[in-house]
Amino acid sequence: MIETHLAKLRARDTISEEEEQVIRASLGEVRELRAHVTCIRAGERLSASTLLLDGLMCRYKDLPGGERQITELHVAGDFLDLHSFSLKQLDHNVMALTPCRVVLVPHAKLTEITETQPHLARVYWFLTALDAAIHREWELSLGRRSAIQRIAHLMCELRVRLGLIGQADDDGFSLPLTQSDLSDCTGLTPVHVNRTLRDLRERGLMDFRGRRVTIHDLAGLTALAEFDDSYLYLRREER
Amino acid sequence: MIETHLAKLRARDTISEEEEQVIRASLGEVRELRAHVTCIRAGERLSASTLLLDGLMCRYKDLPGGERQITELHVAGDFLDLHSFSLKQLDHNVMALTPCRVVLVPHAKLTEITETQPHLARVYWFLTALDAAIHREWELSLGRRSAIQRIAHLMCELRVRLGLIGQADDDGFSLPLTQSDLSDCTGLTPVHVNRTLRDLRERGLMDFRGRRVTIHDLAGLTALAEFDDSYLYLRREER
DNA sequence: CGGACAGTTGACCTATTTCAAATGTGGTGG
DNA sequence: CCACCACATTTGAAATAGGTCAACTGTCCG
Repeated sequence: MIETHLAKLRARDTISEEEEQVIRASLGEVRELRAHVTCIRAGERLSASTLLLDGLMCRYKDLPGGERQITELHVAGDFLDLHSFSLKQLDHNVMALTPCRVVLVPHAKLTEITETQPHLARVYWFLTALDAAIHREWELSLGRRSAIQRIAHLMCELRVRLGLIGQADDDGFSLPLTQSDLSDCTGLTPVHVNRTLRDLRERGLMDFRGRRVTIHDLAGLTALAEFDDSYLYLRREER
Repeated sequence: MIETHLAKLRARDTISEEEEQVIRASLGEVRELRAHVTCIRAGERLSASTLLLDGLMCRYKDLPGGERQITELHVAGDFLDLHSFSLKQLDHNVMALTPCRVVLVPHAKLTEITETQPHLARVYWFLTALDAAIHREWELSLGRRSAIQRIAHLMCELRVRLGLIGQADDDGFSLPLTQSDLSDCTGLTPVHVNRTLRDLRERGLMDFRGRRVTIHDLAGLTALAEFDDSYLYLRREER
């Protein structure tokens, strides 16, 4: 059930058998979510964090005028709101983009981990720091990259993150997002996303059609995006 | 020396006398930095985190073409890179914007805190989650707010954060930034920042001159920015 | 077969950028 | 104390990336 989660942790640090058992013991209720359901709302008091088992989800913030910004995408094995353990309530919403399966991890269990499993606590602290690193890279994209670079960069990021859990290879990956979702990730309009995707296709770099990203020229895409995966902290360290 | 830091923690949780002593005992070398010095570079291996005692600093990322995005501003009492404890190296640079004084906190001391002071560890974990919340709000600004809203929003944020440490009131605050720094925060060009500041002045909302922000109409500025401070988590909680 | 979306395209618009030049301003050395 | 230099700020004119509006075309369910 949590193999993708463990794979993600073990890509970054050593997780002992005992720690794996502690993680498994911390899992609570499993829930199924339908696509487009907002399952956590900003300001709600929370007593459990949510781990994504399957599907694609996102964090987003809306402005009073209705403009939406997705602040991060989540793939299987990601915690959607590990930070709700620290924050107790969120400053953003969390939504399923596709049908999803999640499992709850009660904050009480996480408190216990901080009391008795300091190394595992540091690994989970690391996960929240990794989230922040992704946010920073998105700030850079939103603030300083052109439309085509933003989209190319996002695709490069997703290829790596999905690759970690065996859901992407050099040819591409399944991405059940609409162009409008993509516009909310990149701070663009849906119309401009459409034109930019055509541009990427015409340049022979990649194709996003039928909920699938097909990469035709990974090197070219990476170069256009100026993508450097170091912000994803893929090296193993003692945390 | 670390009064601003303690004030910031105590605005969000209860810190016992003992914990305060643990924090004080974790402090290492104090350093003075001149303005415009980059003191931490992306990719460097780090063995201590840095706490800002005095001055204004920032985290920033550069693109190969030279475009810069500042991803967060830091005021006295902020950790500049508490996350380097988890990450071991950073994905961004850290620079002094004014002359600054900082103190190092060795990662070994932080490890010790996670082993022996679980509550304090949770408080520090919270600080990194708060950083991420600020990053998310900046993503929203960069992706979806207009130039004038971005600047107004940033000023509202700074007023609250500086207010927490007694360096701002309703009339304004000292802000020793250039318009060019401001453009790197907001993803705009310096020229447009200049015009937008004039616009804010002409609307009677605020004035940024001579390294000082003077707020003429806080309610109007807040409304224009659609500023809501909940992402700064100012309420006290048991973490 | 129809209805609700998702994607596509064209024409036009505008917020912001770009480029260039002029005008402060604060610090330094003579 | 002044001259000068390096920056920071300000302004104008022209250019453009991306937005807006509106219509048309899939496409997938029910």
